[in-house]
Amino acid sequence: MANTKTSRINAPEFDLEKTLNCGQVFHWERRGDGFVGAVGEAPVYVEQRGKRLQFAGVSATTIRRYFALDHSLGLICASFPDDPAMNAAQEFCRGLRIIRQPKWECLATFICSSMKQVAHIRQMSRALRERFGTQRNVAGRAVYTFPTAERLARCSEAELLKCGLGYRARNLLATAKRIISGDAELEAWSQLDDDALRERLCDLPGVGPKVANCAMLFAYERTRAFPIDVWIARVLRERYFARKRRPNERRLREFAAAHFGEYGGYAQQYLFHHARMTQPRRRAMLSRAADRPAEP
DNA sequence: CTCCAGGGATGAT
DNA sequence: ATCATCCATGGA
Repeated sequence: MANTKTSRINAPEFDLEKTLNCGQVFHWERRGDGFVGAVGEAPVYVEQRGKRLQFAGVSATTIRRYFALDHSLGLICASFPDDPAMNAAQEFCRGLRIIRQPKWECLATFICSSMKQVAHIRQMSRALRERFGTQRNVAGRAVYTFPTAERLARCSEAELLKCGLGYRARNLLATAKRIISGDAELEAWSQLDDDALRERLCDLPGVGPKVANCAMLFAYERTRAFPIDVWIARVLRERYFARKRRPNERRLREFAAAHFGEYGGYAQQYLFHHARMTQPRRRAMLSRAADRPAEP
């Protein structure tokens, strides 16, 4: 009967549901009033009760670290630019924290994220965990850890394809092999500065600027890292550029770095989550294609 | 059915 | 250097 002991800690300025469902981590699942998932190798049940967190499976220290309860959201939000889009997102995302994820599982998950909706990334993550991870139990529920690079490197591409990875299977496998060869030392790279770290990450198969920035933000505590996906690109173009400007990718990157600053990663995640959660429905948006210039 | 998704690698301008 | 195309899969 391991992992049944329940503990409680204070967690002010924290929103567990937004933190777990904002698209930074993909494996936590609702169980009753809380969520079950894994923090590294440990199975965890966690539930928010007002300003307190009730949990089982790991120590309070681990919970505080994983959920970044030491981050000062007051300081972070005070650093945001004062503009309508940012203010709305900040209000909507109150209590959302950028968590500290294990490096390999974060990088591997975002290698799988390319051209995939959040719902499907969750599905791929679950498939990889259930097939190749280790089953553990907490609060009467089975939880699967994310498979190590060693384990995935032993998989065939066909096995990964069965997890629904598509063309991402080859990249994930190749990166896993780079890691077990000792050629890519994810932990040691913590010592590098932002630019050097990004360069190393982008050298891995299936990792470009966007995925590298996600790993940097969600696993390396690089709060300046500003991942630009289709949602954020849309928000930036619609809310920060004049209609006809059509900034290219480089222009967007430069603007984001200059405008959002030290905690740009937090700003980005707030803008991302707010945009996704307030998007009316798919139909309303598609009609926007009507304002395309008319053919002669 | 069609459209698109937390992009990246590759080859053509 | 920038731009276009293809990649595999499934949710909406």
